[in-house]
This record gives sequence, structure tokens and C-alpha cells, in this order.
Amino acid sequence: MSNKTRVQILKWLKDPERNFPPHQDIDHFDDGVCVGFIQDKTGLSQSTISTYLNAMQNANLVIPTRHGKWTYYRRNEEVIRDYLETLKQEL
Amino acid sequence: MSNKTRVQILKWLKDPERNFPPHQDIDHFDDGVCVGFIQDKTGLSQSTISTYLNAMQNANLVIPTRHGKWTYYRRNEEVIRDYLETLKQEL
DNA sequence: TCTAATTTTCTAGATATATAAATATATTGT
DNA sequence: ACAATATATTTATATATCTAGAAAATTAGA
Repeated sequence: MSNKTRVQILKWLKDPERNFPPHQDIDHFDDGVCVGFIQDKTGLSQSTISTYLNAMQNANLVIPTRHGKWTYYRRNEEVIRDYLETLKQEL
Repeated sequence: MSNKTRVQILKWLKDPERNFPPHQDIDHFDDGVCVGFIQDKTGLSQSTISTYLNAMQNANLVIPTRHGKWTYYRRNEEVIRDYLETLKQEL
């Protein structure tokens, strides 16, 4: 949450239809967006994005779902909401 | 805002009466808390705290007021509120 | 003006984070 | 089993941030 790119990814994931091209095998974003698309969008290397997504997953900010070769990531709305709520309360 | 200590300082400044001893010359916290008190509370060096407060001032998160030898810092509620609002909106 | 108290600025080393390259792993299709 | 593709992990390095110490600046009072 302390990195611009990671925050940006969370924002993009809010509206996948607008921010990403459609997937090959699936015609919806119910499980989120695949790593490759996120990588393309940021322009960063694959390893960097993977590291980021892993960190965000550890923080419970995103939820991964594996579909064959692809891993899709979507926002964990509940945790994000709680985080904002706590911040608003405490700060 | 990306540092625990700085966030902690903002929280402390929310309720100076509870978190800090009373000042010598003034019997209120209308202008905030002096640097020395904040330093004691954190346990960090004075230069570090001064640097932090300066950074927070540049970010408009706190407002400094000089009273004689002392500089008092208080929260800039408006900016903090806007920051939270924007975050809630975008994230 | 001299001194003491408080805060700021400058400098630099230690630590943490960002990022990429190379390598490894998992999965699918042939 | 093999090759191709997507993702993950490891390793290394550059960059940024944290933090303290010394020196400088500011202010009040003798």
C-alpha cells in the first residue's frame, strides 16, 4: 500500500472492463485480471509484477484464482473497505 | 504518510491533552504540541523528529506556530480530511 | 552581547525497497 | 514425453528512505 504502482493496480482492478482487454478463454472478469495484462499496463518486468501481486496477496488486498496457465487477481473488497474504515477512524 | 512514526504523530496530535504533558507558558494546545514533547514520546533523535515534522509540514499535514523558543505543531484537519476522502473515492 | 535552550539544516552511513535478469515451476497442447 | 506459455522464485543491484550526530540558526533572558 506504500507503493504507487501497487495502489494503481488496485484502482485498475476496480474496473477491469475499462482498463484491460478481454481474456481469451473467459469473457468476464469475475475472478479478476491475469498477471500478463497487469504487467503490460504497468510496463514493469514480469518478476516485479509477480512480486507485487504476491505482496498484495499476503496483505489480503487481492484474491488470486488459478485458471489453467493463468492466475487471475481481483480486489478483496472487504479488506480494502476495512482498511479505509480503520484509517478514517484512527487518523 | 508512508512512515509509521509520522502517522503515529498525527494520531497523537488528535488528542494532545491525553498524549502530552502541559506546556510551561501556555495552558492549552490550540497551536499544537512543541517539538521536544513529540521527540520524547517517540524516543527518536531531535533531528529526526524535526525532519519528520518538516516533511509533514511540506505535505501540509501539520501547521507550525512559533511561540518564542518553541515551535508548536498541530494537525491540518482540512488536508487530512481531504486526503482520506480522496483515498476513499479512488481506492 | 554572552549564554542557554530549542529547533533546523547538513551530512553521511545503515537499512529497506524497487526492480530486473536469470532460473524454476506449473499447465496445456501435440 | 516434449515444447510452448504463463507465472513464481531467487538473486543481485540500484535507488530511496531512515536516522543519528554535528553544526548552524533562532530566540529569550541576564
